[in-house]
Amino acid sequence: MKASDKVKHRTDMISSALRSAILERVLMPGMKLPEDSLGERFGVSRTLIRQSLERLAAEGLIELRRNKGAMVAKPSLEEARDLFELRTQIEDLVISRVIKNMTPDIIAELEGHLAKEVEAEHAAEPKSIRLATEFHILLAKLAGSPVLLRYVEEIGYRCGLTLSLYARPHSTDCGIAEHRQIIEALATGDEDTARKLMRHHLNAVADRALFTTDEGGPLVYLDALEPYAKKVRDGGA
Amino acid sequence: MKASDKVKHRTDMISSALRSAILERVLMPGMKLPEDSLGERFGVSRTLIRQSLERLAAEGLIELRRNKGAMVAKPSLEEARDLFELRTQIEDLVISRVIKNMTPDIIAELEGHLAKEVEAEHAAEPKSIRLATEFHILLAKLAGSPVLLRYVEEIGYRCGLTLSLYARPHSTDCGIAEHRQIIEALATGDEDTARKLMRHHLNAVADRALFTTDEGGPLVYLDALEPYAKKVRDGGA
DNA sequence: GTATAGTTGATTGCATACAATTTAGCCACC
DNA sequence: GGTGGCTAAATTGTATGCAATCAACTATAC
Repeated sequence: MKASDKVKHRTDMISSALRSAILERVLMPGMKLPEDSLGERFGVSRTLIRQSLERLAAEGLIELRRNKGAMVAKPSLEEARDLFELRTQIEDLVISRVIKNMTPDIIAELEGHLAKEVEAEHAAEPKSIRLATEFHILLAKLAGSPVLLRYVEEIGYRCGLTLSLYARPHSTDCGIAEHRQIIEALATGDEDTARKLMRHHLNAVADRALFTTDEGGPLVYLDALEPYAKKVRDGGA
Repeated sequence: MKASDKVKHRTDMISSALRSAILERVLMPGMKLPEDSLGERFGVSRTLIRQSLERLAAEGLIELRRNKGAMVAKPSLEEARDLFELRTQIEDLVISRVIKNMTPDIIAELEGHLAKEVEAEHAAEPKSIRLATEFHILLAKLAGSPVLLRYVEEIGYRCGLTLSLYARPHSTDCGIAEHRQIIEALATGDEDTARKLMRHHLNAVADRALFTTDEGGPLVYLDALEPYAKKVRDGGA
């Protein structure tokens, strides 16, 4: 059967768990990620941990230094700016394509997501951050290009990481209104406005961030990983 | 010392060798890549081959099917179009940034590369293909953003792969004139023209391709890899 | 003659063992 | 007191071995 091709490997699960932990600020930039400890924590051998780390390194979420192990990436301010600039350029294309594919279902789906964002507006921070990122990923999905989705996801995650480095807490809330505006422009088929709004939104997100750098030490504190590891050990996604 | 961080692993060398082989059409789309044979050929164990294959899979140059091994990716026509569309969008940003950084040295470097392209115009095909791709990569380097470079490289390579699937031989030559025009526009600082030319150039490349699909069988013929493997075994880059 | 089940061979998935390298602690020496 | 090397512990780099899975083939039944 062909569905078996879609069975997730344990490596996928571990990568996802680590990625989530990074994006939800459980693993902060600079933290060391020793293969042994992670393997123990996830209940697998170093082989699979290594694969996961290499994958995340390819995505730019962690840094891999020869013979010195992995740590959560600490992108520079300049890199952060470059990421947002590139993201803006790419999401421009997302907007164009979503407008081309437009159907009522698409607006419904976007509004459904927005509702979730509103609901979580005053909830725990990690959740609202995740939802805000997922709005952009949903848009990319609706653009109907797997290639585009792949890069929007990756760059979106990297931007999320930079925010955990440079943004101060609670700088994400105001994004919801901007998301709503974008949906409205898309609904009326006004491509030009939608693009301008998206550019403005991304610039605003970047501007709200990019302040002080905390310079937290590179300590290893993997205990917070436990809930993520448990899911993998139990075979969940 | 810090330079030791830049020492290339054997995995890097193997990945590069395989990547070159794919881009130079030595490994054609659909070819199977068994870990054992590759390991033997490169003189390393399956461990390193596996790492390399996973890396190339992350770059979209090969496909990895669960329990069924790796094969050189065979992107669909639609995926090919999406790749070129995305590439066009991203290289737009490259042009902007190169113009912002403009110095006489930059023009000189570009013209130096163009000279190489002219020289190789009637040389063996793999070389001219490689040089054409490297022109875009050089531009991305001159844009001064490592992030941008990383994605231009990756997507450029993927586009190169699609060309080996869909383009007929000798469809690359005419690109040199277009490269020259782009350089001229950059030299005069005319951003708008440069962008238009780049868009036109990429569309032309995509259009020249995207014809018949040969449907070559998924045979394994790794003998052609020998020259690439030798370099790795001898420790070269 | 076709179809299904069983079996064998090849290939990948994962863990473990060992080698190479880095890091940290310690003592000698300036 | 601080600096330089030396040894030991920790950590990564790589190879190998075994288990699991898949593909091809044969044999047997209908």
